[in-house]
Amino acid sequence: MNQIKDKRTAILEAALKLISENGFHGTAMSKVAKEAGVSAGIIYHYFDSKDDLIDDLYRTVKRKSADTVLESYDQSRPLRAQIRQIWEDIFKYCLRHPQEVIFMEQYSTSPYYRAEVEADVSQYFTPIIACFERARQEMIIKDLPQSVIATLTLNVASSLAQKQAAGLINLTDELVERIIDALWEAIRE
Amino acid sequence: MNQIKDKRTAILEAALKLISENGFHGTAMSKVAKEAGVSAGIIYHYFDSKDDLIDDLYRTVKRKSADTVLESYDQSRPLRAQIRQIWEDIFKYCLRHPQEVIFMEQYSTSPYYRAEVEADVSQYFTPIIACFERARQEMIIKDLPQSVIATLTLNVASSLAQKQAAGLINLTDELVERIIDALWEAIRE
Amino acid sequence: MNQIKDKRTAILEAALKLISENGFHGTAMSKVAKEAGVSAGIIYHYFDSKDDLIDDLYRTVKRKSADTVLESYDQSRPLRAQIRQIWEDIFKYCLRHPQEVIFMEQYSTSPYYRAEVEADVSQYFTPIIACFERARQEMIIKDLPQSVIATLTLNVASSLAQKQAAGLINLTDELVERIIDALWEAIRE
Amino acid sequence: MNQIKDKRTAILEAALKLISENGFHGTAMSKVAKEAGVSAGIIYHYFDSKDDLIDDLYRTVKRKSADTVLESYDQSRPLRAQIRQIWEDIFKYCLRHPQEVIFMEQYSTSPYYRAEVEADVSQYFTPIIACFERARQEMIIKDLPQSVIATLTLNVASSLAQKQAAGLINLTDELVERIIDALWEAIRE
DNA sequence: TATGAATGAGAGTTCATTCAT
DNA sequence: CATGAATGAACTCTCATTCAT
Repeated sequence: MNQIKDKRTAILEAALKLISENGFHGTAMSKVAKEAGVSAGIIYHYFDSKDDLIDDLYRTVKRKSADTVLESYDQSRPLRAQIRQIWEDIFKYCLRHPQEVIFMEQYSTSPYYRAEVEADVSQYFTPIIACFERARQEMIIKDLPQSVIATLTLNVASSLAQKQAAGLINLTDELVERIIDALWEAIRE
Repeated sequence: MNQIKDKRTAILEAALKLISENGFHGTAMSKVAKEAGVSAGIIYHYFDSKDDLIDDLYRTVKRKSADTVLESYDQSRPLRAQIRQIWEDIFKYCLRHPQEVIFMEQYSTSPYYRAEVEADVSQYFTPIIACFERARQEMIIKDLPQSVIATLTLNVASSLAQKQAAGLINLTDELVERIIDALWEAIRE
Repeated sequence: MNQIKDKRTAILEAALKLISENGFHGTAMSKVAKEAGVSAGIIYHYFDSKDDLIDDLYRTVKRKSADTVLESYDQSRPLRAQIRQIWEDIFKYCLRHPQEVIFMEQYSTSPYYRAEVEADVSQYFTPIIACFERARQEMIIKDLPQSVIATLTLNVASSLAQKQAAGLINLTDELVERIIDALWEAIRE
Repeated sequence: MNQIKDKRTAILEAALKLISENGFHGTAMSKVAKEAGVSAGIIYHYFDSKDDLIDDLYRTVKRKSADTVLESYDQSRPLRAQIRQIWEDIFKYCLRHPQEVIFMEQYSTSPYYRAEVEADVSQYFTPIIACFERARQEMIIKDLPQSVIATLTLNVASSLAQKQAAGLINLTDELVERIIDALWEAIRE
């Protein structure tokens, strides 16, 4: 039972590594199998197709990223502190998981990305969305659509993390703090 | 001579349309040829390879987007007005050119994207970069790296335009103004 | 012991059903296992290979069909009556066992079919062959090779049963009688 | 233009040869290509898929067989002579084209065979069907369904030709004549 | 006996690219 | 310049068969 999970996980991890390096097209199933140390055929025991594997990987990565970010989420603190904490954790996650960031960006700008998948995945982030929603209702932050807030949160962080991975920027802790300050100014009422 | 340009342009336009709809992998050269109304072979008269075509398309789209944005750029106005104008024009361009936005996002998150290409392409945006640089020096805006400014400018606009294209948000002129206000609060000193 | 026979039989029955519906190529061993309610591996305990299973199925079906036809065979009746009886029973069998007919037709027109198999299988029909042989010697029927008689007997019946299964003809008892009359006219001296 | 036809024809002929020898499953597209002296990919320029190739081959073989049989068909002769002539030509065709016979038998007992295909193909034999129909109306032959007549005509001939190809019988001209005599006795009024 | 995860060879098919015309 | 038939390597996926449990 544990071994099953391990093999499935090994396949997902191999796919993540190779896709983040070589893209969807550049990642042949046979290479995923080789990287995962399994036979080519067994992948189809766990996944229906390459597309299914990629969709599953996206959901898995998204869930794990949400779990990681939410780990230190403390609803008892003041809202502003909550928001800062979320941002810090998102930045931390993105900077520590460049492969995941690259993969998620590739996925969400590709034809794989569909409303159906997004609907499922956004549920993982419900507490975060709720936090910003409360802040909006309490008029701590501006009355902007969730999508805008999300863009200023996830997209900005992952875009910057991507640039960091590409060596175009050096995101020190201090710089991240200043970026978070700037984002706060953007959304504060 | 004009016909040459036309045929070359037709190929690029066909590639843009198909890639924005079906991705790189889902866009076969034969389909590009068919969409462009030319033979499959002739593409290789104008481009060395599929990769070369895609690289060329990226540079072309980037240049045209820069040209469009810079069209109404007026260096004689106050810096803050210049920045607002740039943002408005970028949003306008992104919202009016969803295919281009989708393609650029796909490209810049794919293995096609290389530092070398980015270096070339960033030159098209020299006046914009210079504008923000002046604002920084005059301490009108915060002392943040260009990459951060660029993220809050191009990435935010194209991410939002993508969401608009996907029907996830309705970016009215008024909302765009409020987003620009927020962005200004983010970077102002 | 009984269970063994049951499992082996279940496999053969599953194979018969699936092959008659989907052909040899369309019938994966894993599907046979599923249909039979056994594991994929156990099939190889009873049969050496897929080919061996199919060969065995052919022999089994052939033997059972011969047994069924010969059940009511009465050597004490006049030869002409014996022949009519045989034909009636063959038609009856074919019309009642469309899966078997379809499978046998597929098998005997495929590369599986070899002289070696046919030699074994034809033994099941020895009494029938002997009956026609006696009729030939007694000059009740024409002096035609056994193969021709067999064609006018088995092939005609199974071809017509196949057409019945495909809905191309409606073989009522009365029509079968008239066909048997016609066949009798064909071979009578 | 001629070359196109030649290459397409070469593929069909290679498929016919290999399928008649090794069956559908035993005939890989790559082997068809090799046998035809073309590349593997070009087959898909002429045919949508392996199934499409096989369907096309069936229709082609059926049409050519009908054309060959109908070549010497003379509607001005007496009906009985017409029928004998048809039978003789069918036997002649089957005995001279064992590959075609084996292929057609395989096809018509396989899941490839569908009512839709049969409907198309039966049109090639319209004159023959009409001939038997006239004979039936003029009460020269028994009042049996077309399917029965067809079975006694095509199926008997191809079954016997298959046995000849397998070396199970030696169909001399004289024997064929006697079989035709027998068939005539079967259907004559 | 029995399971079913695992293997890996090989299938059908696609498509970037070439080249005779 | 232009065509599109042709190539063949590489891909995704299947499945007969094996074997640790």
